[in-house]
Amino acid sequence: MEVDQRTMAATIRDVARVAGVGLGTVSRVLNNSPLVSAATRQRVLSVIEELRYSPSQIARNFSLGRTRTIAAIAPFFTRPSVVERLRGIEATLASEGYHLVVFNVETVARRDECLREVPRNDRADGLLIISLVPRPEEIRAFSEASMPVVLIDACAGNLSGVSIDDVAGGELATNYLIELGHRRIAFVGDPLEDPLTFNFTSSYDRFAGYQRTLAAAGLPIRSEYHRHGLHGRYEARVLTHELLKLPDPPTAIFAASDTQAMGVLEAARDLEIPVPAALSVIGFDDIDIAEHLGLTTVRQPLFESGARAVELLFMLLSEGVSVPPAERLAIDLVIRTTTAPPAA
Amino acid sequence: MEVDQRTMAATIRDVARVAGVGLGTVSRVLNNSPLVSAATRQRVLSVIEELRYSPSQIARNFSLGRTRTIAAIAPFFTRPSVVERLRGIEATLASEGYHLVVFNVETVARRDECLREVPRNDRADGLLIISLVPRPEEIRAFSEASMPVVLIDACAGNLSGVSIDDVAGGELATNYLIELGHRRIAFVGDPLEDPLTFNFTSSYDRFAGYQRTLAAAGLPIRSEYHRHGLHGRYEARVLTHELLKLPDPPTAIFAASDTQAMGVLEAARDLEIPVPAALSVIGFDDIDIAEHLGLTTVRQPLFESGARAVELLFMLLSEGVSVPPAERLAIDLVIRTTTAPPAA
DNA sequence: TGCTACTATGGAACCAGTTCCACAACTACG
DNA sequence: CGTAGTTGTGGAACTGGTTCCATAGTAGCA
Repeated sequence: MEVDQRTMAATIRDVARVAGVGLGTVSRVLNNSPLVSAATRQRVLSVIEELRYSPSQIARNFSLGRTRTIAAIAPFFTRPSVVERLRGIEATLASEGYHLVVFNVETVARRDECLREVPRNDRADGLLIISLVPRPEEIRAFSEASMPVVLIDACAGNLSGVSIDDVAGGELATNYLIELGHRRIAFVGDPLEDPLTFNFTSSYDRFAGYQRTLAAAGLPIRSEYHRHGLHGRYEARVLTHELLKLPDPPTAIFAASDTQAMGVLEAARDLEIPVPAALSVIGFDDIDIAEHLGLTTVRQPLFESGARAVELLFMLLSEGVSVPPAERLAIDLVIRTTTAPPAA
Repeated sequence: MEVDQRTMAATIRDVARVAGVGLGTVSRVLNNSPLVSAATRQRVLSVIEELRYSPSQIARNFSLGRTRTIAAIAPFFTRPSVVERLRGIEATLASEGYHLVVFNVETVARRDECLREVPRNDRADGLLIISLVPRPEEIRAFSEASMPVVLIDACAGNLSGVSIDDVAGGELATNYLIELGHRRIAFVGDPLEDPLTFNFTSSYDRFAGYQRTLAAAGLPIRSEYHRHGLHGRYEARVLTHELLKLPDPPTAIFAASDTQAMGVLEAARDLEIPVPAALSVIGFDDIDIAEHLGLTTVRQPLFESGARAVELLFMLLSEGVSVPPAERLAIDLVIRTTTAPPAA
């Protein structure tokens, strides 16, 4: 039986036969085992070259029960903040020779499908979940499938995770506006309800920090200043129109994300309200274009969150290492040109 | 030998034994073969339920020699245009139950590594390459590894691909500026040299369209109006500073991408040159924020390019279908507020 | 009744690696 | 010189699916 080089790829058995050695020896050469003599190794390597042999990764995965692949579930992976996190993930995985499989989630049905199916498939060694809070039964399924999971921008149960203190972020932003002298401060963020759907929590927490800070400063909590809508420039723009047309409009607006802050800026432009002279705007995330826009914002380390999550996941994968707890990354205020003291 | 349900996942053999049927029958049930009686199917399904059996995808991949996974190689996948293409890819793959493995390329070394290694791994059934032009020897390696490949935003050899006519895009933009009455039109784009590194070509082609249009209109080609630098806001900003400080500065600038157009806008802002009153700016791509910025630009279908490329790849995968040729998608001009007739 | 055709089923062989046990050859040492 | 230890090697068994061939059972029909 000959090897038909044109139609069939060579296997490890072909290499063994041609080189006149055993299967195990070829495997040892491939895996850099020291238990091969220099002469044998050389012979095997030259046959590998000759046959243009390349080991089947898929057979290897099967045999080892590992895939050297990590799955990432991300909602709306076009959002700049998510992209930057993914970039951190990819960079860190690539440096370890791991592959990244991405699942983009844009509907609740797909959220549920991904969280159900991905851990069950044994096509990834570990799972990263961005900005989604798994439900208790989903967390149970992770451990039943013994799938290591690290959350990014979320906390749930005692899962490992990388996040920031969103409440503190809300406080930081609101405090800065108060320090500038603002008293009428509004908030534009994601919907408060439906913790049962996407389960975003960061906007909710930033809102909590905002309210807490107002209360601590003795400022009134005015519900007409609180606007919640789907995450997006357009929605934030509409909500801001409502705010700016109030009888007693706010002098400053805290948007729960830079994307929403852009909508706020658009509304101000629509109504010819100068920023920051007549309206201060502060965002959250410090995405790339925030700088172009001169947007004052709360910076959070996006790339680093992805990179660190991968490190935590690797710790989970290398058994023996104690389970890393949820971590919090630092945030800070980036002051640019959309904030100023209120007009006298 | 019993099944230890706590430590070992059930296999198809466990299911067969407990249900008192043969291996093949379980496999047929799993694959919805009609060759199973209703009673048997029911019994097998209830045992699957009972044992919480879930087929090993990795063993399945191995057995079938297919992975239902597509690899995508993308340079700088944080660029909004690339993200949008990836979104089109992911959406189309997900609708067919395929997975997406992403390789982000930010250096020439990694470009070469990815184009060499990814097709050789049999961990993906097909390969999508975004905005990179494979070299002849790389194309040869694809066919030797019999890895189906579809290019996006690139052309090479007789590989299938989805792209636009960048020369025509450059003409479209430049013509519009000329129609507005501009005579001094500058260009800011990517470096012209190093076709041997990343092999980006779109900026080059848009530049060619720009030059051709100027010539056709009888306008002088002034090399001091041509600036090339690394793709990025900051670099474009620096180049634009140079342009605007020329003794005879341009009244309009064509940027090879929206990202670079943002740098142009920043430079105008730095120098307090009003846009579009004293300077018209036109970009390329129509990325999401172009609308926020009011940027006039040449729109290309980014999401659709990814979606269509996946369709072509599926055609390549289903043998028997004739090889789809390279396709061109339509482009059009989106007029917003950064362009106007030149000041009298 | 016997023959054919079709359905339902069981299970060996196969995919291409890794692992591990057995064993040969050689060295070290009392 | 025998024994123990070390090094290098071969190959069976194993991973968990799919595929396909053999065969039993049964219905259809002359």
